[in-house]
Amino acid sequence: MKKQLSLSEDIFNPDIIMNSGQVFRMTREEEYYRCLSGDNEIMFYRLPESRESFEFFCEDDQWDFWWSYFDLDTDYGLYNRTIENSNDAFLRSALEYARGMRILKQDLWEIFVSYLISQNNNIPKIKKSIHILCDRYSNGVAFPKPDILATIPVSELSNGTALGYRAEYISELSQNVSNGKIYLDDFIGHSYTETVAKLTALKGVGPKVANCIALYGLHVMDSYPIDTWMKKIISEDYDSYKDINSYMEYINSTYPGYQGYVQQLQFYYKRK
DNA sequence: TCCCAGGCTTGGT
DNA sequence: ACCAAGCATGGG
Repeated sequence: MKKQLSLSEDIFNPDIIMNSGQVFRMTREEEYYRCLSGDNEIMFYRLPESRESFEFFCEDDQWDFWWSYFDLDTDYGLYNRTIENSNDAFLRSALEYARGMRILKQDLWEIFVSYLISQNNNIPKIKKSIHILCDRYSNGVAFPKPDILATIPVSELSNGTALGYRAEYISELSQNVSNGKIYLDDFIGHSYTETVAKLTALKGVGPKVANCIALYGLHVMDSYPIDTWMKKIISEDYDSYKDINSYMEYINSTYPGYQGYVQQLQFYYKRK
């Protein structure tokens, strides 16, 4: 099917989103963007005569997924107005640099595995590992299912995938999901605190990865992943806060319900 | 060679 | 509750 949408640059900039580190299977070739997530695939491009009109192409029964994926029910313009009027100079600069950012709601299983891979790793290598997994254990388009990954010996899973010690975590989670000990749906619909608590109970999932799964897979928007870059930001650009707790009090009280969006803007801006 | 990368687990205080 | 070491891998 084909869908045309009008999305202003204030609220949708695919080049920004694609390179923001939240998504590992979004690519661009010439004017065409392509997203893969779970079993789903979509292509889109910006109409040449307009900066705001996009045409999307996907299977009929996948449109609902993609609508949700791009979080099109949420008005990011409202967040942007608040940030523009704030007295946070770093964040205002980040918004100017990252205008059109969104928080994607991606396939939950793919997000679990992708962010298990992400720990103590870098983005090009994460993409590479994911690409190999999709090629080797699926058709290269769909993300490999837990049932499949559960059958792969860890030695094979870690061989040639650059997964390293993370293969153990992926294997264990795949087995638990496959044999029904863990239901992914059980992670849906909880508060931020409960969600992170449930996630960090899993082997290989610490606070950072839990916040990423919560934000990008479950769309818990008050998540705020803190990695090495965010620590750098807090120490260098928010040095008036005496510690990380007082900084988080500021974030949580000033940007309630969209902390994850604020974090994404900061992260992208710092890495420029 | 050492350091870093969207960190976590484990075992010591 | 806090801290350091160890953990695979690849790039700079």
